[in-house]
Amino acid sequence: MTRKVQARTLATRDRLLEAGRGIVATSGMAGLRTEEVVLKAGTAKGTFFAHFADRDHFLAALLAERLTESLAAERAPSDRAALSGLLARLYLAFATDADTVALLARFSGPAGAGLGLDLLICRVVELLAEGVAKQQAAGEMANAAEPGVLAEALMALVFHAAASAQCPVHGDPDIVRTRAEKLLRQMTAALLGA
Amino acid sequence: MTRKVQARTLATRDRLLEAGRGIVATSGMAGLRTEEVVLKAGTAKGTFFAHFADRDHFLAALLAERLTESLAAERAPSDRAALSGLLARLYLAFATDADTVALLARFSGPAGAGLGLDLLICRVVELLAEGVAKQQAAGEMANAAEPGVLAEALMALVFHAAASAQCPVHGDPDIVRTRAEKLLRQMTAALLGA
DNA sequence: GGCATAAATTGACCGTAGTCAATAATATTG
DNA sequence: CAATATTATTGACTACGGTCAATTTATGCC
Repeated sequence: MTRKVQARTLATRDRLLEAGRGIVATSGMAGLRTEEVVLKAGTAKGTFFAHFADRDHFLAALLAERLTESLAAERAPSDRAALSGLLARLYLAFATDADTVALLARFSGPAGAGLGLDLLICRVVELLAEGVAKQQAAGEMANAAEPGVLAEALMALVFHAAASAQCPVHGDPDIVRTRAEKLLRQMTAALLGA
Repeated sequence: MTRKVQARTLATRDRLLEAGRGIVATSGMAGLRTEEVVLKAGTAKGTFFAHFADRDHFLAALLAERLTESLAAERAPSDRAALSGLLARLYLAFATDADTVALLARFSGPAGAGLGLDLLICRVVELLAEGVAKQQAAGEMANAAEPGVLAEALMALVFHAAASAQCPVHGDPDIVRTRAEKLLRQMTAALLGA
């Protein structure tokens, strides 16, 4: 017999996430300790792992919250400029740091089911596909491929650009970023036609 | 004063890598314990971390060895079929498991300097660029973008396909793989022209 | 309400990655 | 060949993620 989810369960989960939010805000994702989370949330360590498979799943859930909120206002782009703008904002949201990139790489697909990242990425790909379809219909973009395929390819290029902007050691980070952004623009132009 | 590298240093490093190779062969990357590595190599734990920043850097070095060997025979593809073949082989090499994908995501860029993965990827991108340039010159491919940009975009699509083939939990893995391969073919076709 | 069952929570405990002050081995210099 | 400076190695130690049998709390049913 499966029973209904207890209200206390959701409350506990929320307390954990709330504690996590605060810690990430001050110490960053890398600085988050599960001990600190459960201390702040007022639960035992075991409770944490009863709610989240491991530390990374917890971080992924937090990241999903943040990204979902920051991209909530996005709509399907109806012209080329809007599409470029959306891609640029996605890149900025994904390239915040190496942890974000790693979590996206691991949990943005089916592996992240139940954490929210997968749903977010699905939604974004749909937006992109819708935008591409509109512009193909208006004759403003080549019909070389199906909108869904182009959208997924665009997503892949954004991921790649975000990943290649993470250079933890050497050199001026601004230069690395600028290169990654330029690369993204050129790659998407190659994919969508000049 | 920087002195020359001691022969003993290289020997120790080799012993560690050799031990790692054996362990990965039997237990896989996820099953590798640093304790076991240093036991097999006959060194202390501290030595391991004097040679490799952390466990993941060590695994990345091992992966770089494997991939470099398995892709050593690749040459710049001179026609479309050869290019498709190369992409398919890259996909197969990268999509072996989730650990491989994660390591590539993290260390294939500048972050992996000194481990070999970055050099490998550079070489592969150069091969792709060379192939694209040849075919553009022969009029067999659109001149929409520079070869280097197209090559990097192809690399990104291969990474994405490899990542999306990693579905650790649900469903028939063959179906997931087949979808990823189909996606890769469609995306590259969209990028390079039908 | 009272009993049985399922779900949530607890916290002592464990395994392993990673640290570091001390020591040994090698290189350089005069 | 000392004497000295660098680099490599050591292994006991720490920090932290993750486990699990025991316990508490809620739910469903009569």
